[in-house]
Amino acid sequence: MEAEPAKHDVFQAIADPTRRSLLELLSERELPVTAISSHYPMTRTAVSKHLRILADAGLVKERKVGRETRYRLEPEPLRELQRWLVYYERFWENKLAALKSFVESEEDKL
Amino acid sequence: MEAEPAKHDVFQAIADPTRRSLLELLSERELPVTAISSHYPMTRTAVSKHLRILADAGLVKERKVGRETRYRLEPEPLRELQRWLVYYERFWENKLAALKSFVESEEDKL
DNA sequence: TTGACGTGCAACCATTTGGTTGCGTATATT
DNA sequence: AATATACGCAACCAAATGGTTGCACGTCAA
Repeated sequence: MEAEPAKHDVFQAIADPTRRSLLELLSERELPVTAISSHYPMTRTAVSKHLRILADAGLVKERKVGRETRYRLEPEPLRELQRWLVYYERFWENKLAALKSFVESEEDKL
Repeated sequence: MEAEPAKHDVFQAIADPTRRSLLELLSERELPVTAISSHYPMTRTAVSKHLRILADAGLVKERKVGRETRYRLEPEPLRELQRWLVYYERFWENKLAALKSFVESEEDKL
């Protein structure tokens, strides 16, 4: 139960360059919407929509503090992307890549 | 010189579930368009368009054989995705992840 | 050489996407 | 209490996306 609706998936969320940039920005520090949008050549509303899409995909979390809404990175869903990629690593495989796959399978056990 | 136009980037190319499925299918064997499209509930033309987008992103290569056009996976551009992901691995970092990053940096030297 | 097969292309269509403006409302500040 | 700040929401818009049908054209088979 408690299944995430996940209206937007990770693949679609990171397809847009602005949203990838937002993830990078928010990985450094938690920020409120206006501060975030000051970095972009578009309106606050547009940035806010991108943030909502990222939130739908679980890639950012919002927190209300007084009149501001602060966003921070939530990297966990990117693991799905990583798992997806592992399948294709075999196609440029070599000994180091094999070690990497081993590391990943070990990570899953933690 | 000879810079790839790259009208579609990898992030956008893999955003669509049908295209991710196509990559998986073509990773097993090279296939002509009609054979490919028989796996999908859409027209050959629609599949063909998806293949073109994948080709623009460099993720598949086409080869004309008689009257058919055969497609095969070209995994190399996925490395860009992998490099992008490495940055975020620090956020679920542990010793094994650190080893993995090391492995990746060694891979780049090959 | 006649026809069937495999494909690409152009035209078209509905929906989604990425953006805008304007307004309402809750929270701070003076 | 009045004003300024931070934000969300609804309405709207142009362009991109994902799909369709119909047709033209090169290639293979009878």
